[in-house]
Amino acid sequence: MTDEEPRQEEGEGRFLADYDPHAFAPAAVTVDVVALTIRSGDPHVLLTRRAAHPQRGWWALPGGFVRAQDGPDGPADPDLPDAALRVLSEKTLLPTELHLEQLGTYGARGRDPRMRVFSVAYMLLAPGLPDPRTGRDTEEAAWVPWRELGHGDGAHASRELAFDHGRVLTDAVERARSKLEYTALATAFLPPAFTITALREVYQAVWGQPLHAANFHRKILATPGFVEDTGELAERGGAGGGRRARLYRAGGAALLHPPLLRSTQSATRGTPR
Amino acid sequence: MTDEEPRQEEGEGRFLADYDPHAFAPAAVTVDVVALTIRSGDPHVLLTRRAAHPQRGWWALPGGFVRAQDGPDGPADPDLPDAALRVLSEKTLLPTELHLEQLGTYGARGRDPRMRVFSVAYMLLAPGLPDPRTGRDTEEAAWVPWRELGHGDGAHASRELAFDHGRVLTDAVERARSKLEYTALATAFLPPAFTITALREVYQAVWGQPLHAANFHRKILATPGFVEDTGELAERGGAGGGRRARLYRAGGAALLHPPLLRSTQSATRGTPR
DNA sequence: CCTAGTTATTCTCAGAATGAGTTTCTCTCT
DNA sequence: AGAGAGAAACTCATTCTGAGAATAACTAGG
Repeated sequence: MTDEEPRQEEGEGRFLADYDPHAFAPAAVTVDVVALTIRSGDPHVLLTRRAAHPQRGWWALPGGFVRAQDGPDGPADPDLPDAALRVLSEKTLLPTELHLEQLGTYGARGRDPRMRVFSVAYMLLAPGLPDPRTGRDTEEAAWVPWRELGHGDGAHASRELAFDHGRVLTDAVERARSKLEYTALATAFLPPAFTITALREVYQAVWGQPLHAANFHRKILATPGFVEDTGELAERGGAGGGRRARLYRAGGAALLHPPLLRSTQSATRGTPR
Repeated sequence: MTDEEPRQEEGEGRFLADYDPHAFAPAAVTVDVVALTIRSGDPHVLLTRRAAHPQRGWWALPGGFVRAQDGPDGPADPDLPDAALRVLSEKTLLPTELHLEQLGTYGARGRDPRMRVFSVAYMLLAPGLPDPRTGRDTEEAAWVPWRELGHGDGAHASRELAFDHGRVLTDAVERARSKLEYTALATAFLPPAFTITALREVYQAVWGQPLHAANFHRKILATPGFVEDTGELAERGGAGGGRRARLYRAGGAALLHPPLLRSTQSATRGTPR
């Protein structure tokens, strides 16, 4: 139920005047954000240690209550993405370029002992985010590599998350992996200008598998709208020399046709490595 | 914020006892369902005419408030999918086989004039659903073909929906179209046993474009885990005779490797026919 | 029974895309 | 200048596609 273009109809005005919102049973809406970035070749996720009850002391995704109305804590969040960014901005500096996408909403009864809570999960991708603001409200925050959370390839999490955040993270990882195949999402992990090699490293980091450099290069350039040549060259050709790479920017296409599939091997993915 | 396995920690018990859920500003959570089925070769969506304010008299997606707690209206919905099915079961008979999937949550301020409303949208796919229960509470309900709502191919909606339901429907259609490429979702529109031709007709109906029958056949059988041969044959070969088609059932695979892409034409989709 | 019409399934074949290597270009460093 | 490194281009056998033709299995009507 929504209202993009409120229309008055006879009777609707009086109906609204009589309406008591408090007649409803209390329910709260929260946002939780899976913020992903790639640091030195490995995907990392932002986690915070909970300072408040419940589940105090546990590591969790950054999150918080959506401000439904203006109140003592501050003005209402105009929309859900605003709430996600607000919550996240308390933990880390937000970049100018970012990709924010809704993952899903979780609302099983009993998820939170206080009251019925509906939690909207978001995934944020951004290039090279800095270290989190820590120490604030004694809440610790840190970038944690996927592999430490059981998303490297093996399936064992060495660190358990609070609430059902482990599940949310798993969904986010799978979403990111599969969206890399069919969309130009990978560029969200990179600065405005990047090399094909940098783009390949994003794919390798997220998919956790090596890619054939030459074929990747060919495929990227053959996919219309994925990248555009800037005409510039990268500053240096790496540590030990080497040809300077051409710089590209993200093309207009959001969807890749044809897609960039993970090797057919991964379909038969039983024991990778 | 969620709680899959509630853990008591010192201090947490007293904290919960002191907690007043009503201290929060009121917000409501609703579910809206995009129920899709294919009737005589065309995709249809279930719509209802709103009997209550706001937007009384407009056509809208079936939806309603999630029951957060047990109350006079009935017991609480254990989870969001339960709420979606409950809301839908008031409009139509639910089949035993169905696919229910969350689309997303919409929560912009001002969507509903009564209060802050967060609406979780679901998409339901099912084979040959019957005519809706109509007349109940004077609420009208009907299966409406996509094309009448501007999703045939042209971009003009001949019927405007209430709230932002037009947007939700657009998202659902796009989701269904693209999931047909990468997943075995198409079988959700079909009964347990079906022919390759029936499967192709689902693709054609949803994508709105004809497919080469022979190549489709080859591709389906070459995609591991998509369909399994039942060994049976279809009853009759159609009206004017013809070879009896082999019957298949859905295979175990959820994801298709390799995917079944819409023709490369559709990438350059400017004026499809 | 025989034949035309219909639908399902299989074949053929040329063009495009893919996986694995190899080669050529440009840099840096010594 | 020469070696080493990294980017980009080229080669080639294999596989995948799009289009169309051929074959199989039925129905309905003489």
